[in-house]
Formats: sequence, structure tokens, C-alpha cells
Amino acid sequence: MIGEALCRHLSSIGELSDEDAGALLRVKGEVRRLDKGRDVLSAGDVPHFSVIVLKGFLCRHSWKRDGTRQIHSFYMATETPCLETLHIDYMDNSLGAVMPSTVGIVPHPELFRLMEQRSRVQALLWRESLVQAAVFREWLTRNSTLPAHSAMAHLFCEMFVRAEAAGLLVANSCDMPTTQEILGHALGLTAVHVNRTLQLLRQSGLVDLRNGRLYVHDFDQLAQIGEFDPHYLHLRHGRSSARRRTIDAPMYMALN
Amino acid sequence: MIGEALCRHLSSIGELSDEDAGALLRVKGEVRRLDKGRDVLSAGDVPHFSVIVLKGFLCRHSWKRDGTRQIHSFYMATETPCLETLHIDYMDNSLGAVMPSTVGIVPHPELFRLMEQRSRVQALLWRESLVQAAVFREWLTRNSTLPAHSAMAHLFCEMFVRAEAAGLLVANSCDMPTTQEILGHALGLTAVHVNRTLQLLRQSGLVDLRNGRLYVHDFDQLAQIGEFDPHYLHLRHGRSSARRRTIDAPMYMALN
DNA sequence: CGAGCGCTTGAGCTGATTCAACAGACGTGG
DNA sequence: CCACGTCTGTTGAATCAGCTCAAGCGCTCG
Repeated sequence: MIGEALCRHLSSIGELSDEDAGALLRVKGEVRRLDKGRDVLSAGDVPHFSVIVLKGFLCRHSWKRDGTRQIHSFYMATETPCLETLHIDYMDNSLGAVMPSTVGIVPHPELFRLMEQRSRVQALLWRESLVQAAVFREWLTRNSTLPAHSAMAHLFCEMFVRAEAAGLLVANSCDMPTTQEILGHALGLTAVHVNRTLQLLRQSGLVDLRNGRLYVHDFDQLAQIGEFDPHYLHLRHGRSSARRRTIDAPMYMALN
Repeated sequence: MIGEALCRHLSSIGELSDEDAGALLRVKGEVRRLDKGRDVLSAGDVPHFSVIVLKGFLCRHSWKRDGTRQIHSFYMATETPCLETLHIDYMDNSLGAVMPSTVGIVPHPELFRLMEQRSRVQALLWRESLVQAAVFREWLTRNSTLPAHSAMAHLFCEMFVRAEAAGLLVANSCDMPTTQEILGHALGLTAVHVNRTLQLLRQSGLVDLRNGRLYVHDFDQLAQIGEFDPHYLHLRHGRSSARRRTIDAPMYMALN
């Protein structure tokens, strides 16, 4: 299960030979369940393993002195939050579960062994860590320069595209089990303002976030509002923000 | 000169054997001069080289539709802005010179050859790229959660500590040739507000930025204001923000 | 000496925050 | 089965940090 997820994820950012895939599928690790709100890794930890999300929804975050926190990224199934632990000794931030989740714990020696044998896998793991750096840059830009409604649209676009890459899209929706407060921690906004901004976007009819699920009704326009360009995700088969295949009229529209 | 800078920089984040250092010193590359405002790499480029700063001051930045831009990081002499190009095909941002600068251009094949021969060097280059990711995360947190004066103090602390690590500190000052507008692009503030905030910090007596040079009068208090904790820089001999050796009464104080 | 660039200052505006109250959903224990 | 506390979402009103627009100043360089 761990190898399968790893394989799927690395395939989304680069090509794998059959031998590479085979080696990945044989990766050994422990499967661990996590309660909501529980950290897998906390700031200051010196971990000897990396993490892959098998089920659920995690986030990387750090607390500030005054009790506020910043979320640096969300992680859905198949994604690999902690590759940086391979070469960074201690955590300067934490990795926690947004909802009850299941993760794979892969010991560093196992990964180093694998990378020594399969240089292509090493290259892709490195690449993945670099893509995540690109995501941090994009979040920096988003939170620093965009007004609330654009920033939120941008985040929704990113999560949507990543869900697509992970094969987690159903019709035009994906899981996004974030409370408005958590959304605020990601966007650098208060929960109150997230609430009002979310209502604005809902009214626009482009997008909705309800019961922990994100519904994207018009990706192109949402990308327009959020100034979203998926290039920074460096996906192999990424959608261009401009050319997007149309989607079928969604069933939940009947609900309105 | 390129090898020397590379050696010095990697030494700041990890230990190098004599053989590693020797191999690094023999690295071949082109030395290139850059006019102020000129990009070495622009968004969309597909580079076949990495960059090391030999002299001057660069920044990584990206433009937004509306003409604003976000600076993701500054780079001073000995630092290596573009390691990610090793495994990321095209640039999703640009690297430009803040002042007239000199950079080393090291072709990818040269770096791959080196890394194949010296696995420790590979580990450190990977580590360096991960440290930069940690810096992006910190910038995200800073710009998203801190008020202007704290954010500015935080940035000053980072540049100061990095200058120290690069051996570029003279007494308690280092080069920081940023206009107030550029500072605004880094902090996500307007030039006007940067101006007012800078005056506040000046009045506090803790720090000054004048004629392209940053003077830090009281690092500990500045770190306090900026909630700065240097751990995220993952330096080998990093100062702790709490325990800082006292510095001599600075000469330029006579200037006031 | 004039042009341009960077810095400074003022005044009014606005997007986001704070504080406070309330409503609905959910789970737990009596 | 209901009562109650907790968590999440919603709304209103007052406040404020940072922005916009606009003008002016001083330095440097051609």
C-alpha cells in the first residue's frame, strides 16, 4: 500500500521505468493511524523516517509566540510531506492530521537503500522536494500579494489540481476537510474574514466548500480570480489554466 | 573562485572532507557579470546550469498580472540561488541582480559529475536546496502573520545571520543594497509603508538600513521584535537567537 | 542644470481585524 | 431520550493597519 502510493505520486511528476516502479512497490514501512489534530512530527523532533499519506488530510504548520499558527501546506493521500527529513536533521515545523488519517512511515535507511539502487528514484524524490519548495514560494506570493478572495480562489485551485493529479477527483469535487479557522491559518486570515470571503465566492457560483468537500463549478474563472497558473506544481500531465476540458453539468447543482 | 565560494557555502551547513573540498575547488564554470536589474534566469527559462553568487546581491522574484512582484529570497556572495534547476525543468520564477553583481555559472553536467563522484557533496547540495525551502516557509509565515515592524525586523535578522555565515559581517553591519521599494516587494508592503516602518525601527535604535548597508545595534532585541529564531537556517555554527555574544560599541554611533 | 531615482510626508480610504453574540450540529452522559 | 457542552459557522459594529494618491525634497549623474 505504501509502495503503491509512492509509485503513484512519483509518477505524477516524472516517468518511472518498470524496474523503478518494482523497487518502489517493495518499499517497506509501518502503517500508522492518526487521530484528528495529532502530530506525526513536531517542531524540534529529529526524525529517522519520512511520511506518505495513505488516507485522510494532513497539514504542515508552525505556531507563533502569540498563539496564532501558519499552515505551510496541506497534504492529501499519496503525497509525501516529509522528504526533507532525509537531509535536514531536525524539524523546524510540525506535521499534523487535519482529520483522522492513515500514514505510511518509511525509515530513512530504507529510502537511502532504494535511492542508491535506483538513481531515477532518487532524482524524483529530490525533484518532489523541490516541487514542494516551489509550492511554498507560491503560497508566499499568494498570501503576501493577493486580496482575500483571490488568495482563497488560488488555494482552492491548487488543491483541486493536486487532487486531480492524485486521482482523488470525483466529478468536479474533492475532499477538503478544513474548518474555516484552518483555512484562515493557511491564508493568514481570521476565521471571521474567511467566513465572509467564502460567502462571496459561494455567491459567485464558481466554487463551494461544504461539509469538508470542495466543489469547483468553473475552474477557469476561479483560476482567473485567483491568478492561478499550475506551472509551479510541475506536474507531468498538468492542466494548463487556460486550456481546460469542460466538465459535465454537476449533479449537485440540482441541490441549489 | 567558484569552487572556493561553493566550498565555503556548503561548509556553513555541513562538514566536508578534504577530498570533498578538493573536488569542489576544482569545479569549472563561467564567471559572468550582471548589470543592476538584469535577470540571470527568467520565468519560463529551461536552464542547464546552476548559479553561485560571487559578488553583489541577487533576488528571486516573480511578477504578478497587476504589475506587483513578490521577492522570494535575497542572495548574497557565496550563496547558491538555483540548485533547484538540477531537477526542475523550467523556471517558475526569475533570478535577478539587485545591484551590479558577479555570478558563477556552473553547468549541470559538471555538477552531476561531481555529485556522482562525491556522495557527500550531493547530500549537501540536496540539503542546501531543502534549507532554502525552509527559508521560503519562514518567509510565508513572516509575511502572513507578522505586522510590518516585526516582519521587517525578522528579515533584517535573517540577512544579518546569513551574512555572518557567509563571512560578510564587518563589525555589526553587512551589505543590504535594497531600496525601500524592493524591501516592500519582499515583505508584501508598499514602499510608503516600508518607509514609515523603517523609521519606527530606526527610532527604536535597534537597527538601521542606510546607504545600502544594514547596521544591527541590538540583535537580541531585534530578534525578539521579529520573533526570529535562526533554527530554520540549519547552520552548522548558527547563533542561537537567545544567547548572542555582545558586540563592541559600534563606531558609526558617533555619526548620530 | 535638468532629469530621474529614491526617500519622505500628509490626508483620506478600505480591507481585514477584533470583540461579541448567537445558531445549528454533534456527541456524550445522566 | 433529553440536556448539555463543544465545535463550527454566521452576523453586526467598531476599530485599525496598511494602502492610495499626491506632493515635495535631495542626491547623483549625464
